[in-house]
Amino acid sequence: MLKQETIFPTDDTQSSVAHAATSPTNKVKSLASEKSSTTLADQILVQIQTSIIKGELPAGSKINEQALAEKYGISRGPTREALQTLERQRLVVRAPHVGARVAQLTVSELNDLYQLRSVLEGMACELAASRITPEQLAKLQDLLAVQETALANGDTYFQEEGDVDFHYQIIQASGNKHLQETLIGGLYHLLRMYRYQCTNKNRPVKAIAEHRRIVEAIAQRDGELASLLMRRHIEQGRKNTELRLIELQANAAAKETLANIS
Amino acid sequence: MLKQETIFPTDDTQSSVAHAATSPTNKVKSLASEKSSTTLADQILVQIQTSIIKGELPAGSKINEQALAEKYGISRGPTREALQTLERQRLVVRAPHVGARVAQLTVSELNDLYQLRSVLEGMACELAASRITPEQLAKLQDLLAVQETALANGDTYFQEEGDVDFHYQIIQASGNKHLQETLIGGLYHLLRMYRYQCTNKNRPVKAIAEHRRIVEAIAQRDGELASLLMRRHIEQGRKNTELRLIELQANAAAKETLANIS
DNA sequence: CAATTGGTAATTGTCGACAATTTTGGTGTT
DNA sequence: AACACCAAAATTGTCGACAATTACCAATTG
Repeated sequence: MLKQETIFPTDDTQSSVAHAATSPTNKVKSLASEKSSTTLADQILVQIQTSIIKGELPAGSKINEQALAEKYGISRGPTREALQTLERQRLVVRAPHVGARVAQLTVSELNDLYQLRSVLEGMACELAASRITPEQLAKLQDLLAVQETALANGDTYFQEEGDVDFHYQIIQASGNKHLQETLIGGLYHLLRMYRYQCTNKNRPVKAIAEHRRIVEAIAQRDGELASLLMRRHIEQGRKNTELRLIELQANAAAKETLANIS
Repeated sequence: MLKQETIFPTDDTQSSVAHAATSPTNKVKSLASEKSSTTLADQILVQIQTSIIKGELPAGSKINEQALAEKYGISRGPTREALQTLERQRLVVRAPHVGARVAQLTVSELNDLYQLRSVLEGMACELAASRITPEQLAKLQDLLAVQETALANGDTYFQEEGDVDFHYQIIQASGNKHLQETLIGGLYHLLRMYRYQCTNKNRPVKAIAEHRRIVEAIAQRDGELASLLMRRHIEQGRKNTELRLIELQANAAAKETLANIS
């Protein structure tokens, strides 16, 4: 049976990411938009997404259409469509007559991805600094405040989603539709996958301080500074993720050779 | 000058220079594979692509799945998949339970698109300047030479495809997989649509001179300069296309009101 | 023993039919 | 004439079955 399991309590990002922005103006979507039954493909898309991001479907593993369809109690049609959407989101790689695999996490791809992201979010900051509306800015500052108090209380639960939201809102504030689509529809899911599986728990402390400086720069309409700070911020994240990924893969390799010996 | 022998495909770094002779059906291929399309969806994808780019399917018009399927003598399954791929390429916009429309060309979207493209291709230039291989550089210079002689002979026929190839090769030389996928798999088709329908015939003369300077900068490993020149080059193209688009839409609006009167 | 070959099983691609939803067109009311 | 409402038609979403292609594995051969 198909159940609507909400992993995160208030997940605006998930739903808004799934079908991008039909809103005429670039206004951030309100929470709790319960357009529950749109299409089967969209529904299971979100579930497969989280399965991949969390590693329940391991990176590099093969995906069987029939098995997936049966798991969610639907037919292969919607499943195939979801897989194609996942391909657009870089979470899945498909080959004709061969099938789909979960994207493989490699160091070189990680660097490519972050390099691209850095440039794009730098651009987003520059645009946001000149175009952000008072409402958007207020919302951004609100989010920052919430995160800071949460951090002060030692509550790290919302950190991951919170960070996504932060970047998400700035991207929205950029007002460039194609930039938004490229980042949110294309790159962001893979990014979340890397970060989920290579997360570093004590990074948020510094990250939020960096967030604050970025917001301040945007509030002062200093796009150049905001862009610089953002690129630096992302570079920090890259380094962090890269280290964790390397050690992750070292572990996997060790386990591999161990298995070969026995 | 370093001359390179063959224009024909020797490795998988694309090669659609020479055979753009007669009005071709398959032009831009998917990124990594160059083998014949083994799936129906892939085959009609290319055909629908060119139909859209050429305006045979008018911008903004509704697309009927059944009609499309019948037109190509296949069923709706592969048709739907092709449409989804076209959505990824920004040539089509789909809404659940409503259907697909050909992307609408608007001035603001054009500017968004070119702004994004400018940043991305600037990045490609910077990377290419430091990573391009001697073979790739030779190939690029060859292409430039071919275009220059063609231009000298007053042969403007290859210009459009030639320009695409030029940018394509630089993007390839960047070596960043995600950048390549974003530009070629995501943005470039829509770009071609704009340019096809808003083309300006005497632009190529200057464009090729700009190409030359960009190649020289890359050859000298001056990424910063190459990036600057590329961004300027693209800005020129944007202005040009914007003007043509505005006048195109003015015509359309005039025709509209005329129809309303009668 | 490695590599190849052949056949079989598993998986993906395609189709036609049916169900769910939206769009259309007409009817009546204000 | 404008608006709301309802039934019919058209269109999209979903399903199960079949065809085409690839993956697997055993037997064979050098």
